[in-house]
Amino acid sequence: MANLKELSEKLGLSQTTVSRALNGYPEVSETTRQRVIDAAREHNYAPDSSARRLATGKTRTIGHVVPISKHDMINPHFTDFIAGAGAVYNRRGYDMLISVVDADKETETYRAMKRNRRVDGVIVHGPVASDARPGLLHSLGLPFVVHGRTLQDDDSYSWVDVNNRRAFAEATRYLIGLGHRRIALVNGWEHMVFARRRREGYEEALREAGIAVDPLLMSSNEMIEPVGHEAMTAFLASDDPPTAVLVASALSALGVMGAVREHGLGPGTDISIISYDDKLSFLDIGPDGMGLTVIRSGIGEAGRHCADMLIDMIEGRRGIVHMLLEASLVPGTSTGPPAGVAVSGKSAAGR
Amino acid sequence: MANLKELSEKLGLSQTTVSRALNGYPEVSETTRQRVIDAAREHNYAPDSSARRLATGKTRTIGHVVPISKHDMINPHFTDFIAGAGAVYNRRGYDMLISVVDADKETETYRAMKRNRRVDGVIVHGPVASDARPGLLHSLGLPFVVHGRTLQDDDSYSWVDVNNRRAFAEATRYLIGLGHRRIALVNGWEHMVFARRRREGYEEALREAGIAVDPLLMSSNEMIEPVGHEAMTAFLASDDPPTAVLVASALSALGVMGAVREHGLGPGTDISIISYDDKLSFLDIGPDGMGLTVIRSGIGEAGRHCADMLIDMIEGRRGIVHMLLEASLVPGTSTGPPAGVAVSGKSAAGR
DNA sequence: ACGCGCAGTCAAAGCGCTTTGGCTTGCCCG
DNA sequence: CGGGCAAGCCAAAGCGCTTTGACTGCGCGT
Repeated sequence: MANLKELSEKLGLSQTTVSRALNGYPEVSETTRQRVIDAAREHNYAPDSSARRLATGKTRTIGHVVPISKHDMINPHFTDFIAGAGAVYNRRGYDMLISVVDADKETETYRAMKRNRRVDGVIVHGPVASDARPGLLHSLGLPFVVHGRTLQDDDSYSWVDVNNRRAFAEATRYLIGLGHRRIALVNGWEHMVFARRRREGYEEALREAGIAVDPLLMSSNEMIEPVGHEAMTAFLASDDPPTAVLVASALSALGVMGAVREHGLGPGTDISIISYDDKLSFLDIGPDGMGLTVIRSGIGEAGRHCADMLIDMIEGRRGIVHMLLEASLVPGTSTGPPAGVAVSGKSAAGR
Repeated sequence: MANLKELSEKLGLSQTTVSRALNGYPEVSETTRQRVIDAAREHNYAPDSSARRLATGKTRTIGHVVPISKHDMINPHFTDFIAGAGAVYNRRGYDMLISVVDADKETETYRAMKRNRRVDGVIVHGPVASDARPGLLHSLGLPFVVHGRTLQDDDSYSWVDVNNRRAFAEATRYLIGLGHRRIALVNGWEHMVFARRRREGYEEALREAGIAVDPLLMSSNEMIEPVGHEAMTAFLASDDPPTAVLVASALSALGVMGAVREHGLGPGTDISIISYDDKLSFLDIGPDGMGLTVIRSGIGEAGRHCADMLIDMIEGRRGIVHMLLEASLVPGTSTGPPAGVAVSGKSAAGR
């Protein structure tokens, strides 16, 4: 609980030497270094972070700007991401600064972070179709990594993303392989890039199979439970209801399941459901949980990659990097051939 | 994008005067102040946060230590809390530092935060029965506010808590008033203080009504979906199954609902369900959602109070304060008289 | 006319660290 | 024996801010 000066006086050394000893510089003899380290521990000394920052110009802090939507809501995937990124920050000696702001104050927040020199870099969450943030951050000279991608210019910055297009194409093919032709999509907001790519994948697979894309079988909305419920209820009430549905999030899937059950239908028998599942740690839908067939991708893993990439970039070890994670289809009991279709030996798609 | 020195030279003033003008000190004439403020804006000047911290000794940063459980999970209530607290930090000019650590490294993290002088104070989450953190923080001299309470000595520090005991007592009384006598409890882990208090409230109400507390009707576990499902399945399989169940979290309630439906039972008719609902913003169970009868309390609100109290404390405007929030019972369609009981005009409890 | 107080300003001393540029040793080798 | 060199250490100069203590005028009361 002292400062460098006192510690160095106590040791009969200069501040220079003590500082160097503690920071692992080679100009100090190993005997001295050990003596210093011991003394530091004994006196419970640790450098004042502000002083160190001022002297080095590095904050060793990563900023996360979290926009808050209407209803004070933060995207629940965020916790998982944070858990992953946080672990990396810890390991590599960085701090995590989180700024919760109204969506319209986001750019001003980045500007302020730069002006006050509060962070060494930032992680950008939830890119939208034409996102101004990469441009802004570039012009500010603030290193950043995007979780997800924008639609254009995604090679001008580093990102970590899931191959949403392929994931949804494969899920759709899987359903088609089971014999489904009326396949609905309960998507997230399509100004979010990932949602748009998911729809593209879905449509791609339909077209391949020569199935017309029916706008009446697609909904795009917030990915929360009540919204999933509402969308599915509407689909089921239509003239020509779907026999299968692809859902963009575990939360929406809860609502969808509810609606299906309320209609007296059985998931996997009367109607097939596949949900994208960001592996929300607290829900744990999946083989062990509600038996849903899911497309999985670890969001905590994405957080870890983002954090590592950003730090590497800040420390000058790495330039622009792209990382495309593949999601995997995990069959559960919520999928099967459409009702009324005989299960011939060879009709079902690969397990 | 300059520093104080350059700005003051450009203005033909001393650094002292410029600094004072910007920080609202009265020793500067209003004309000068305005001139300084304009120039600062024009040159996009803002003080370097590290330098300011070093000079003042205040970090204007609040720390949150978030323990990560097995399976890398962060309690999902945390997002809502953060949203509330974050709004306050913003408004009052504070930063939020989040440290995600293994549960067993928590105390070391607090020590480090103090040693490095990284934060002005911390928020303590999820107190357990005999929690070492208040004592530790006191001895470190680090201001803090606890979200929740420990069992003893809860008057030696500031806290914000929900009256869990009363909330569960009232919910239990409500069910008893409807005619139920076999009431189960799907609780959280009872080393968490709030869970313990909930059970106390539940037992209290049962005793009042002369109903024996049956250990077979109580489960204590993690508050996640699959666990709720499991607990409820077990209850329903027992010899003398409950006619009503009290659930400690919205997430568990999802699992409970699932189990109930799988048994072909109807919530509100065959079995009554009341869930504690921390108003998880992304689930929105409740009158508009799944129709559950819930006990509600805003967790974002608790976050706001914690943040305000802690900052007041740091700035020396306030000492130890306790705040007990009351939860409210919001009737939905998941509760009703037990099956087989005639609904006489006057039997049901207050709406 | 004199001194006093006050408004307004400034120079300089920190805050606690890192880092540059020397300054001693002691040792090796021709 | 002496020059060269590396190893080991140090003094001092920042980093960009806040804050103390002192210094000017100037108006005012007596």
